[in-house]
Amino acid sequence: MMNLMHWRMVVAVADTGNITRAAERIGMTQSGASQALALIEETLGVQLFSRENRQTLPTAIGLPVIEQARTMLVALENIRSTVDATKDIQRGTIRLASFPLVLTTFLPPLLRQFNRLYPGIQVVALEVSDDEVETLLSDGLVDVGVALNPAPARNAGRLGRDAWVAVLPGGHPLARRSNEQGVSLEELAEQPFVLATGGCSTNARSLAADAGLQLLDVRAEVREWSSAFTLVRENIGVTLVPEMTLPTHRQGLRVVPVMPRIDREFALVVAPDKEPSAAVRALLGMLADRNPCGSGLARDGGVTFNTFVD
Amino acid sequence: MMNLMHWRMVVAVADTGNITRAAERIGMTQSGASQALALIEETLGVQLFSRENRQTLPTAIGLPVIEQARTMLVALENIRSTVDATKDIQRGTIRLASFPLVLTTFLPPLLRQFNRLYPGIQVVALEVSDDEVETLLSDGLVDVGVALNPAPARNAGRLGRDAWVAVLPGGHPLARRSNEQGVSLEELAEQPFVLATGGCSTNARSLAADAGLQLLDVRAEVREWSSAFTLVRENIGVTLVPEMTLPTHRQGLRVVPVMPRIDREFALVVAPDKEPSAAVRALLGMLADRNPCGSGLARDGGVTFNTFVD
DNA sequence: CACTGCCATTAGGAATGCTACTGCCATGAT
DNA sequence: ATCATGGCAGTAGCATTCCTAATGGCAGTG
Repeated sequence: MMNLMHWRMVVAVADTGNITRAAERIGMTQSGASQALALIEETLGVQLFSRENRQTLPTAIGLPVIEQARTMLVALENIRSTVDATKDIQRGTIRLASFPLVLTTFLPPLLRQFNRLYPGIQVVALEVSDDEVETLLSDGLVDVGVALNPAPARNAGRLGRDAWVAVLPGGHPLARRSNEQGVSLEELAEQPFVLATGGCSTNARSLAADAGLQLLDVRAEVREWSSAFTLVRENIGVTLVPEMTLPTHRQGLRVVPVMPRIDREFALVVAPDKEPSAAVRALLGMLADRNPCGSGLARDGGVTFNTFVD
Repeated sequence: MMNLMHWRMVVAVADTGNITRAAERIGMTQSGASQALALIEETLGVQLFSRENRQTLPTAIGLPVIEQARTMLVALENIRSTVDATKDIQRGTIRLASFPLVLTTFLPPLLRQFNRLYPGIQVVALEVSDDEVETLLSDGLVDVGVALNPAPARNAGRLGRDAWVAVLPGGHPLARRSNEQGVSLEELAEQPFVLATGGCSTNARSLAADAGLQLLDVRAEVREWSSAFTLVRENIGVTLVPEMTLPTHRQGLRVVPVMPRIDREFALVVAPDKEPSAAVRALLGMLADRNPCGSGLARDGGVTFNTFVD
C-alpha cells in the first residue's frame, strides 16, 4: 500500500477496466498487476474492483479510493514538473562584488541563508573598493554588487542602513556630550583625528569633503577599523566610523552620534539594462521577502571570507 | 521515489528539521532515513534539504516538493478514512421480497449492478405473491420489498412502470383495432378469455373486478405467461398481460393497447417507520441515481433466480 | 582535548516485487 | 459437444529493494 507503483496500477485498471491492458500500459505483467491489486485490496481489507466477466470495474468503495489515488499521482507528477521547472536555480554561479564593510556584516548571514536555500548555486564574493562596484557590474565581470544609496528606479535589494558615529577617548571633552545632542562634523574635523578607511573610498575624509570641510589634524591613517579603536583608546585622536564596525567591548571608548546624522543605505544591485539570471533573481528575491517584514538579519561581523561554496 | 514511506520520511524531516528524530518518529533507523532521503534526492536529481550543522532544512526547491508530498500523504490518509467510514457497506445481507414479474424483469439488472458496486453485500431475493410483500416488510422478515403504486410519501425507489395490454389471436375481430383506438376492458371481458396470473393476485380478473366488471367466459387459467400466449395462438381466447411479459417472437399474436390505459408503477420500499440499514440505503440510492436521468435499465427478462451471491 | 549531536557510508540479510508459467472459468464459435 | 479465446488468479524463483547494525566523519561545546 506504500508503493505508488501499485496505485498507478489501481488507476490504470480503473481507466482501462481491464487488468491485462492496465498492466501492459504500465509495462508490467498481467500477473504482477493482479498481485498488486490483490495486495492493496488485502491491505485495505476492501474490494476495490469487481471482477466481471470481461471487465474489471470499480466498486462503490473503489470509486472514492481511486479518486484519492489519482490525487496522489497528480501530486507526484507535480513534484516532477516542479523539479523540471527549477532547473535554472539548481546549479549556477553568482559573482558578487562588495566592499569589505558589507562583505563582513550584512552579507554573511544573507549568503549563508541563500546557500541553504539554493545549495547548487555558488556565490563567489569579490572584495573590492566601493567605487569599483559599478565598473565591474557594467563590464559584466560580476553579476551583482553592493551599492550605496542606489537610485530608487534601480532593481535593487535592500540590505540595510547604517549611520556614522564618532568614537572618542573616554576623557575627551566631547565625550561628555549627550547622545541626543551628539557632535557635529565640524567639531570632529577640528580634533586630532585617527582616519580609518576600511578599504573604502567613502570615509571620514570624503565625508568631510562632501560637507565642505577638511580634517585639520590627521594623526594616523589606518585601514583596519580595529586599529583605529586601539589608537583612540591610546588617546591619539578621535575617529569617525560606520556604526556597525564598533567592537563589542568598548572600554576606554565613548561612542557619540554625529548630528545631523550621516546615513547611508546598502543594497544589492545588478547592472542596469541587463536581465539578471534566475539565480540572481532568487538572491534579490530573498531580500524582497525579508525587507518588508523588517530585518530578521542578524549582525554577524568579523568574519573574513571571499567565497561561499556549496 | 515510488515508495510512499520515503515521502513520509521527507515530510517528517521537514517537520522536525532533523533526520534522526524524523526517523524515530516513523520508527526507522537514522541510517534508513538518511538513505531514503538520499535516494529520493538522487532520483529527482535535486537537493531537497540543506544539511546544516544541527538541523536539516528544506531548500527553495524542497519547499514546494514537500507540499506535494504532504498532498500525497493526505490523500493516502483519506483513502484510509474512506475505507473505515464505509465499513457498514462492506458486508451485509439484504432480504428482498418481490413477486415474480418484477423479480425476473426489473430486478436482475439492478441486482447485478448492485452486486458489482457492493460485492460484500448479499442480496437474498424471495419470490412471493404481491399481496404478501407488505406483511413481510412490517413483520421484519425482509428488509425491502417491491410495491405497486406506493404512496408518494413513502421512501421508495422507483423501478419503472408498465401497462397492461391485450393479446389476441391473429384472426380475432378485435385484432383489427388500431393501436390508437385500442380495446376497452369491457370488450375484453366479454371475449373467451385465457386468464394468466403470473403468480400475482393482481391479474386480469382482479382488474376487471376493480372496474366493476367480470370475465364472462374464462376458458383457461394458467400461471405462466408463456402458457397463456400459446393458448391464445391456439385461438382458445384472448388474454390480458403486463406489457413486459410479451415474448420477443409474436407470430400469430396481435398485441393491442387497452384503452383507457391501465398503468402501474413498481418501486422498492422499506417498512414504514423503520430506519433502513446502510446497505438498503445504498440499494435505494442506486435507483435514485438513475431514475432522474431516465432509465438506462435494460430489459433482461426470462431469468429465474432466487439469490444473488457475491 | 574529549564529548556530543548529527549525518553519511558500508555490508549483509530480509522482505518485497516482478516475471514466467500454469490453471481456471466463462463466453462464443464451430 | 467441443474447442478456442480472453481474462484473471496462483505458484515458484529470482532480482531488486530496503532496512538494520555498526562505523566513521564533522562541527560545535565544555
